[in-house]
Amino acid sequence: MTATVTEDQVFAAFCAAGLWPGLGKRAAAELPAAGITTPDDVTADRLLKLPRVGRQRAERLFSSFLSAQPAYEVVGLLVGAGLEAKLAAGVADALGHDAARRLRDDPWTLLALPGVSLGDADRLAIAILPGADRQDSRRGRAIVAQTLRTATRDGHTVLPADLVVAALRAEGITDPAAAVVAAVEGGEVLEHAPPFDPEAEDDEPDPVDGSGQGSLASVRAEGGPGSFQLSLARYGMAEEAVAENVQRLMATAEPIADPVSVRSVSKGLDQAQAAAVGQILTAGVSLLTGGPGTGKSRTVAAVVQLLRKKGAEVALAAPTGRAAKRLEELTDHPAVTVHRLLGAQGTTGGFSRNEEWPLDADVVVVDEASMLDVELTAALLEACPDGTHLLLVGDPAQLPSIGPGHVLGDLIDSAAVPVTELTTLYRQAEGGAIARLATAVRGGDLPPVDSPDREVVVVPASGSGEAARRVVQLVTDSIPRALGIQPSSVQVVTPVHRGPAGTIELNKALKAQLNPGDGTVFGFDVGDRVVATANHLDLEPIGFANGEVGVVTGTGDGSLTVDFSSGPVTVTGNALPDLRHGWAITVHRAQGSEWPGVVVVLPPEAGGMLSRPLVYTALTRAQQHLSIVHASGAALARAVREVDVRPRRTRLARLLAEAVEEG
DNA sequence: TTCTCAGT
Repeated sequence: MTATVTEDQVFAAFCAAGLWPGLGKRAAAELPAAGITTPDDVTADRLLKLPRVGRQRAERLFSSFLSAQPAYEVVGLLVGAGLEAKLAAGVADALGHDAARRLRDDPWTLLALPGVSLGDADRLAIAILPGADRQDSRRGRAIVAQTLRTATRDGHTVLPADLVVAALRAEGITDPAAAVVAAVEGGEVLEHAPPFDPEAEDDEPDPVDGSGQGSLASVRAEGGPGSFQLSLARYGMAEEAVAENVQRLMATAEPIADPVSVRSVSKGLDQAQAAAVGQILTAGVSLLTGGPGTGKSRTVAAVVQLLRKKGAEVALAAPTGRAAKRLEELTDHPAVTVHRLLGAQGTTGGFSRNEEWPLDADVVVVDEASMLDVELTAALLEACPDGTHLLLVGDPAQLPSIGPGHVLGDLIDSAAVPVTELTTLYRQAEGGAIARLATAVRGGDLPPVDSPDREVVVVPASGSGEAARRVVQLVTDSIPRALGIQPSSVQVVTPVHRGPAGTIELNKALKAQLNPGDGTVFGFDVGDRVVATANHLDLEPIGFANGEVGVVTGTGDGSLTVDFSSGPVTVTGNALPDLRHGWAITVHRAQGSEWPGVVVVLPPEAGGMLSRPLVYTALTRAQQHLSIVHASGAALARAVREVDVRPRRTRLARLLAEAVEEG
């Protein structure tokens, strides 16, 4: 390892890493020629010597250099430790102005950044703190937080303390209990007492007296079933906020409409749907669940209609732009993303609507609520003033939220709020093979497919290469020929992007057959199917939402015309990079959309991520025909059979149930 | 291994 690093090296690394705002790569390379190789050389006069730099730009570059000082200091530390200067941008973002000081105080805070390994943090520590020790309590504390952060990626909001202890031991920490206590005292991590178990021999729970001694003892004892749980403070607090605020809304709600007016809008609804309407208008928080085609949206439309008639203020929202757009179309009432509703502030993560400036709706309806993570739900609930009625609509059998938490499932499990489950299928023929298979999978069964009319076809494949060839064959030949469903009405859905049966390769193969061309305009040709990968709801005349699938119908000067199902959109400028080829899309992105024909690919490399919700979500995208290209072997049946192959560890259901008992 | 959302 290099013991000393010169100022020139730090400066060069800083410039090359793109940390100087406004300084391009080209200009960065020209700095030495202008006599600028250290920070002291940076003056407006010298910057003026750069090609294509005038007085005004020179002054601006000078002041932006000064404002980048925090990042510069961090680069010095990183480069000195042999780490990549590029990390500095993230460090400055995460740790703020005094990032360098904070790293000097505790080099292991580096571990909080994405893509940083414990080895990287250790290297920084050795460079900064001569004689740094693996047993340093700051190191242990960072590993505790890191362990919890990693679990977060699988959706967990808490971990049993003994799992964290095991992770600490695996990193060579000799006193894991001390590390846990240090993490808790640092405020980044919370400890939660084990659930009270009336059958336990010892009715006295461990004393938690703020000294940390109770938990320390339990950690030393290494858990067992009654072990303490640990959470990152942000998620632990978010779950508590959800539980408290659900209880608050339940306690403060007053009925909005009388039974007579409920009946007046319930004409086209079945009994369960009408009951749901009544419940929404009575309870502070209520849930409406059910699979695709059971009439959730119809019910919401009826509620909106009734509330509008009564002059009540209704706010409609959904976790994704596309779901919001669809909700708006179905109800004929404005709908926005939950983030928009709450006035999200950007990367800082704050919301302008909160307790101080709450929403002013009488009723808030959130569709696709299975996609709500704990933090967003907490923010939503906190922004609902006393007396607001909140309705969450969703299907707990579909994919869970990307962010941590299991909000919809926990709300259902807790029995803390009324739930109406719609079960009668209206969209598909009830006896149809797709509906039968979907219902079976929802219940954890994978029966052999019996579909002589070929509504469902299973195509076995021995590997992902063969699977990919089968997909192309199905879309371009078999499905149109045997079933009369044109390729334009067929959507390919796969769990992954990468690999021979991922979206990238499948799209290449499908384009070659369906719309060959060089992609001369921004990588696309007229006739290409595209999918949006971000929201651009402000484009003319209507904009598009992430996940929408459309077809390129024309190209202009710096623009593409794309026909989405909601209408043609002229796509220009910064919206162009947010389009990709869309013949094949991921299951995640397909959530919330349906097509006449769907080809689901299950390649072997997706075996680890297969789960009942993923399979269920994939196959319920099909309206008339479903082909399943099956190359994942026994993993499929296992994924469907087990309640959840990868259950999320959360605390919300218990918190809600406790809140109800106490209230 | 999936990748929602937001502003400048």
